[in-house]
Amino acid sequence: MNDGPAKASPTLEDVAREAGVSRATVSRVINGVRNVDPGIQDVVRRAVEATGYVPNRAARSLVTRRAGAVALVVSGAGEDEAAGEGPQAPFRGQVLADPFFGRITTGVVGFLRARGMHPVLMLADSTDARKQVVDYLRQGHADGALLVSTHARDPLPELLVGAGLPCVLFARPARPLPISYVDVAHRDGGALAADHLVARGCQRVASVTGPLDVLASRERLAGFQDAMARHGHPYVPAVEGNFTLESGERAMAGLLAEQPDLDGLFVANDLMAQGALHVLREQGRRVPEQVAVVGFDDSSAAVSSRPALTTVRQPIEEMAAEMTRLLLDRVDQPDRRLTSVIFEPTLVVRQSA
Amino acid sequence: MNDGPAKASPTLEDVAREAGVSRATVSRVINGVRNVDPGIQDVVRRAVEATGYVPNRAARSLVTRRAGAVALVVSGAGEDEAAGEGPQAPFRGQVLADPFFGRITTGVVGFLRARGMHPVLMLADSTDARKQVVDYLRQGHADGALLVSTHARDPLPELLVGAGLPCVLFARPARPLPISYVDVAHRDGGALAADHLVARGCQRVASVTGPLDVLASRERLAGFQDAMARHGHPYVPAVEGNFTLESGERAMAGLLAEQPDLDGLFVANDLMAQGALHVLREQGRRVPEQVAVVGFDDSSAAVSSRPALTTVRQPIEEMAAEMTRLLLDRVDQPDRRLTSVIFEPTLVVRQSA
DNA sequence: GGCACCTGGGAGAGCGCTCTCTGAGTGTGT
DNA sequence: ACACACTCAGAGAGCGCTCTCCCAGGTGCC
Repeated sequence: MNDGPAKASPTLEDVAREAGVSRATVSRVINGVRNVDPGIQDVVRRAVEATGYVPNRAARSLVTRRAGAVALVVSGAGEDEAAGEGPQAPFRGQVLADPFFGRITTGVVGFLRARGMHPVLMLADSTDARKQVVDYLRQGHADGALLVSTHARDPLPELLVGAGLPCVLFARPARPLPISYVDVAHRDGGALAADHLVARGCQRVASVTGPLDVLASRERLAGFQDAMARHGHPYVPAVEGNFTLESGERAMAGLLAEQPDLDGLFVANDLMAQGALHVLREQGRRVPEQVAVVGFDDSSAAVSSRPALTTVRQPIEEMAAEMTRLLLDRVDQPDRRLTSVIFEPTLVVRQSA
Repeated sequence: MNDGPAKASPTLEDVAREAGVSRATVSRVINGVRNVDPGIQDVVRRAVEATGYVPNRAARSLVTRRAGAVALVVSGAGEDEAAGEGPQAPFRGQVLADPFFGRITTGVVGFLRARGMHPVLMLADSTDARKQVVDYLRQGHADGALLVSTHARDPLPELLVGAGLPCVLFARPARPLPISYVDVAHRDGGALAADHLVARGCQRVASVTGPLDVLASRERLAGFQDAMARHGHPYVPAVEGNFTLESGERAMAGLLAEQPDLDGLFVANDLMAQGALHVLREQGRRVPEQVAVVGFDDSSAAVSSRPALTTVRQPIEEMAAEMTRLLLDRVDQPDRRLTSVIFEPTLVVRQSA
């Protein structure tokens, strides 16, 4: 009745008055700490309901020194780091439009929402932006960072570690760093492709690689070559691409000129594989009958290509979820030993091989 | 020297002591309010530098009642709203991986970062999740919501309006609602496609539409048909798709069976257009020589298709930036009249038409 | 029966910031 | 010369919450 105007949202105090208990007790019920008499719990819960109370995050954060949020930082190529585009960022400024990134987001959001948390999205593509990220975290708007770097020598991980901010990487850092990360066994992925091509009976295989200054590219190739060697093919021709469609087309053309009797191909990502498919079709090669093609990523390009791509799939959503778990663990227990998790890729068989 | 251990991050108090002024003065300098003696400003700024001070967001939010953050809510298809997938969400649970969404994010982040803000990413794909979104905002973690709905009868806009939370939509709501939005002139986009096909000399054109329960699909078609009528083609055959690659293939096959002498085609999105291209190639039609194809969206599919797609481009990044501007305006001045902004699409000419 | 111990609730001190109010100092008008 | 406005810094009261103390009452043990 006369419980005030209550135009502004109700506070703990209001609920306490309504329930006839102290502020502390309401707080205890809401946060489920210590024993509170079940009867009183009920009364409090009813009062919460009646007042339409929602806890004020700022007030809570102020005293707990926890934001209850994490940052999802995409450390992409930007102004001052032009050359050497990363694996998943073929176009400048398009980082976020990359479905690869979308899958990460899906995994992160999926994990966090179960805990009532949500990621703050940040872009760190310049020295300024990186400083902004560090400051933002220091201001306490987020308790830690999930970091997705699109190029190898990203300085952000070091900055974060230096500032003592909890942080987990997607993909192993180029330089060893005291930092957790999740990654996929790229070598095993390459091996998967090799095994599949050999099992299909391919005899003269080749590979289109990603940029070889990227660790993942080297690993995929190494895994592929090692497995081919085990199958009795010690030498596998390889041409370097840069993960773009055009580079895939170029690489394929080069490979065909050099080795016209090619019958199997492993391409380090789907977009380049799609380019390879275009060139093969132009030159009248039937896929998979004459040339079998295996991609990497299982991106939307794999599904929309004709023939649809057989490809190596990374469990990105699970990796992203695990990355998030690692971060929250770290936030809760800053002193625990750093752990990283490596995931196994799988082969998705479609039409191209 | 003996300025304390300063292990924990420094507070305003620390800076004030260092500068030999009061807390209030430091606050004034940092927030740039009222006149402060330039000399003192300098001293304070130096003290900030010296202490490595960063303002605590929670404390600030507590008193200003502003989070300094906005939510970017993707209200996608989920458990309880299975049927009738939205325009940009061909696959369940993949909403975030859609490049369309990525472009929105890019625009939003681009606009916000200039103001030192960053979006909190939320997914609202179930009744529970929607409640979570509303609660989250009510808790004050974000000052308002940018809402991207992937289907027409999304109840979230009404929930937010009902709760009195500032909110701007991407795309006009299906039902009229007291809410701001940005959108593209879909009709004009359809007209752009028609004009281009006619200018190329196409005589027998057809269209593959999006799901006709989606407003945007109807508008694109209407714009296309109206323009064709103006060019003396009062009747244009149209087949309905659902924005997926497969539906584009199906629609194209149907259209060709019905009208084998087709020489021009407008497809309501690029993914379906890519499907149409596949079918045309299979049936030996040369694009653009025998059949000219115009898509919609200017997505990555448009670039990676062969031939690359001529397509209608929505200025999504700018739209997203404007949406953000509208929201921040609204947060600052809740009583101002609602405004919405409609953008003009443009035609991107590539090989397919 | 006295003491220690445990359980469950209240009081109150802050967390770090903003912002209003107050008051000292400096001009300006008559 | 005095009153008055004006400028700019300081004091201090919270914002809404958590969490540590403290205390009352009940229980178990010797």
